[in-house]
Amino acid sequence: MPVDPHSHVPIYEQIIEHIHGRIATGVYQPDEPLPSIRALALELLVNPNTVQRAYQELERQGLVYMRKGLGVFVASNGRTTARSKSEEAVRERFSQGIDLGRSARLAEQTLRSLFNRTLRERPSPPQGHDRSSSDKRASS
Amino acid sequence: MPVDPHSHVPIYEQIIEHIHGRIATGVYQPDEPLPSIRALALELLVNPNTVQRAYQELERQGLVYMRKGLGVFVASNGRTTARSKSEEAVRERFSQGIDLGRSARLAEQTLRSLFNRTLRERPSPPQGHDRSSSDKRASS
DNA sequence: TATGCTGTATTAGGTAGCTAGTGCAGTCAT
DNA sequence: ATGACTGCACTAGCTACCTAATACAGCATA
Repeated sequence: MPVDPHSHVPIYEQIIEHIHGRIATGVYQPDEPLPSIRALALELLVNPNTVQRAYQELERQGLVYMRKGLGVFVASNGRTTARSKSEEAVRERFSQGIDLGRSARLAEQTLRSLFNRTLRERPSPPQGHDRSSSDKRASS
Repeated sequence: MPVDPHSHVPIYEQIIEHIHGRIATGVYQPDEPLPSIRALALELLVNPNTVQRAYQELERQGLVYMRKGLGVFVASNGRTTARSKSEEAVRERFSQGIDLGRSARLAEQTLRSLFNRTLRERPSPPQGHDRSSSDKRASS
């Protein structure tokens, strides 16, 4: 898992995003154990508390659950809620963009055009199928 | 001009957004003087440096120009560049949203649908015509 | 029951960013 | 030239936030 300690976005948020994506796309399956706090901390060369903070936020969002002495696991409906959270986040960005456009009195047409152009410039990559094409465990 | 000192978004950014909007929508006309740093600072009950920081950023963006001893004025092509900056900002948000959707493997169709729904929920308000319908000077 | 794993809690250090205080410098009118 | 306005520059304090250090508590297995 790639983490940039010099990024302006905090490490714990980078971890959240990464795990969130893995759950949303089915790389991590329900009730499957995630890397332990210490293990991941060791891999990323950060303090365990930083990893814990990420996991706690993911637990608060209902994507994982933590059991003392046992580990961290993907919630049974983790994938569903992860996708739902993603949609929510997407809509939030779209809303911000639209509001910005509104306050500059950009026409409806202009907004649609800007969106379509942006969408066109960011083609979706060729899709593998779930985790079968990915690594089997927390490797990278 | 409304400014919330308790907001998580910095005061100087709130000022930037506000002025930016006024220029983009033509409320402030080219070469028209903006409120002086001290005057605006007095009105908003903040330190002059905070206002200055906002104005400096606006100058860097090419929306205004500052003349020592004279004041701050709207750049001649201010409205154009303001609208262009707005479009850029809008596209930035759209990009973020799209990227988020991509990383969750949301379908193209889903993205479009989310956008359209969001657009529908945020109707553009009935439009007045430029500044004639607004206040004539920096009043609020 | 002892060892080694797991998550949890509390505290403290460090840093980046925002805001404020104060003084300098240019322009114009009287 | 003096006063009153303008923008500019430097410094310092403060606050919020992230990260780290360290110690505590539960679970499983030999």
